Amino acid sequence: MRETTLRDVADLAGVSPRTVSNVVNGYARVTDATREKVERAIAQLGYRPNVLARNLATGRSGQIVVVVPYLDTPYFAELLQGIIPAARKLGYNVLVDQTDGDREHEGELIGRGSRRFLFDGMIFSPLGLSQEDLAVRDPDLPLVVLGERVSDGTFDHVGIDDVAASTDAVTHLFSLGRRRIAAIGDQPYPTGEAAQLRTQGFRAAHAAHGRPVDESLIISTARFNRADGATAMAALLDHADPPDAVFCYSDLVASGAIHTLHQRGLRVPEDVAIIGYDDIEDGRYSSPTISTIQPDKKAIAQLAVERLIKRITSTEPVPGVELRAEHRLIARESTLGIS
Amino acid sequence: MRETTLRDVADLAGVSPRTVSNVVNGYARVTDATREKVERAIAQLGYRPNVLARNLATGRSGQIVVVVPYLDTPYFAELLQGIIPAARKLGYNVLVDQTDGDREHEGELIGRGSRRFLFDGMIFSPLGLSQEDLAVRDPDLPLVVLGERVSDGTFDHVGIDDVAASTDAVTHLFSLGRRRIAAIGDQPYPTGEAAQLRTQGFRAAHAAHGRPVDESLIISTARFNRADGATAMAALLDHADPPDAVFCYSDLVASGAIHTLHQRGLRVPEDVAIIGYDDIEDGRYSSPTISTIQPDKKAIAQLAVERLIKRITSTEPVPGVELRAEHRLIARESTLGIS
DNA sequence: CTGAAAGCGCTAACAT
DNA sequence: ATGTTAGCGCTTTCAG
Repeated sequence: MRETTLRDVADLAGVSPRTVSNVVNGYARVTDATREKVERAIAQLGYRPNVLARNLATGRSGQIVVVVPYLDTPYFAELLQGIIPAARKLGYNVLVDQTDGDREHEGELIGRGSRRFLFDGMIFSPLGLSQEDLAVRDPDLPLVVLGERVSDGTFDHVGIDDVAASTDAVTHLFSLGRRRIAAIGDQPYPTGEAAQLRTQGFRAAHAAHGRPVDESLIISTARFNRADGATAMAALLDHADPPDAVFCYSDLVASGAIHTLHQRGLRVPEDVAIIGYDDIEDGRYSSPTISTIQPDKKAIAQLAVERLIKRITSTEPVPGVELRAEHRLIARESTLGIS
Repeated sequence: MRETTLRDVADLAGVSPRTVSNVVNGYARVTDATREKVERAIAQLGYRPNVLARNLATGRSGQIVVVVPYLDTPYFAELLQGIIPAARKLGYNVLVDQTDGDREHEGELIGRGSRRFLFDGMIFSPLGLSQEDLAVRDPDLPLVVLGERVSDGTFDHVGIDDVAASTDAVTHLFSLGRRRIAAIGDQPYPTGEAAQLRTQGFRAAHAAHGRPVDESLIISTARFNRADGATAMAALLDHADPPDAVFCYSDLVASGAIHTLHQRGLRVPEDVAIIGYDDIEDGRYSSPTISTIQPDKKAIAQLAVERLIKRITSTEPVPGVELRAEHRLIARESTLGIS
């Protein structure tokens, strides 16, 4: 049994497809009498428009896609809580796609792929793709990039000032009297730009305090997960001269690091102070609660959505801009102790 | 400047659209010579198929949607880590939609909405929709429901045995010598079926141990979040005769409860033992690590995807089945203490 | 205010 | 193996 189409409705109502379309979309004025006739037919037939056909005809879908490396990273999950309502309010539905940070998959998505037509625009958080890879993107796809890449002028970029934020974090540790500060999360390779900016801030804070950086206290990790933090912390504790504080490049890393410290019977912050990054909910409830850098997620979400939709709706080419959201340091028990 | 179409390619290559389509889709055999000609034309024109047009013509999209109430619930995020690869392996792309547990939004999605055509099928985790509401669903939409609803025979349902799992959790607390056991997370209203099954298990365990249930130790919460757990635990501690153990209906609730206990200077599990539900990663790293019920998420994901795709591809109507994944009790520090 | 008809870009039945 | 062509279901220009 075939789906009922707009034409079926038109036939039953005794009007033309044009009129039915008008009624369905609230276009043009339609006589109340006609409208009612049509609506009755729609109800009777259980008609629903085929959104695919509509999209094909109009060339727009009303959907935007948010592409993230991992959906189980709380930072993204929390960011989406801002993005989704912001987009809905502006009449767009949000769908989410996970890439696993896979370079190829990411490339397909921003490239001139055929899925292009499914979405009016994309908010993209790259992981596997280097800055250069971004260049091969589809120039027709309205795009906003999240994170640490710099716009090439054809898309917008929104993030926070990672270097400054990282400097703040490490400065906080210095101000607490810590002197041997480690860093967990560096990624010294092309796609590790986010991590490298944080390392840069780590160094800047040392410089500002006239302290040399002990390179052996900078631990690289493949990702920013709990497991990475746990492993790296273990390595630091096996160091001949272990740190008295650690700057972790995410709250998940911090959570893993704290886990290892507890396993080894060490206290946080008495033995080792820990500060994270992202301000995920987890850190507000864990024991100890985790000091962190709090990016203004709502602002990031709002900016990203606004820019994207401006890009979608504008007929002129929109120049790409760099948008910077605020951040602040939130000091909690993992550095201050229990008050 | 118009997008280049299949017809443009055909013209340039001097073949018919049919042949280009064949080449693009790897259909029928095409002479190597022709194929090459076509491919050259495609490259030269930068052609990409319009997936919308294709979907409209074929009536399928190759996409399935996973609908969850909240993306920032780790349980769903972790479940998706199983669903996405399973679906990709079978040739389907996965998109995720968040409903905020909103009844209306959920209803639209499973109802005969126009978005129906965007997806070949849906894996749906309802929250705002009651068992009855499910009945108004679009009968043509291949559907697999996750969680605690029971299939009406027109869709599949996959979950674990919540009553048994909850009984196990509470029995574990009894076996540790705890006598005053509380429960956090009941939801005594139509959409709280999941919660009610857990409460049922809570009661069953009491019955099995010949212990009466103290109704004042069953705390209802609106959701299963950390904040809910924290608030409920505070209420329990203000009880004239506080519990010595708590069964929390999610690990997030457990995390919140532990937070409150620590704030009040109480020890877990010495003063109060805590067990959660879901086995999210958080609980494996927190202090103390959280005892929990571990649903076999990989199995749930795999079953859901398999059934859905069977439903999508089958021409005959597929009878709805109830699928049950395994669960097991994982005892960690929050009940056993530090060993 | 409504009708007729030409696409949107692709697939696939039918023909050769 | 490839060409022809009629749709898929909707929107929208152009008439009336």
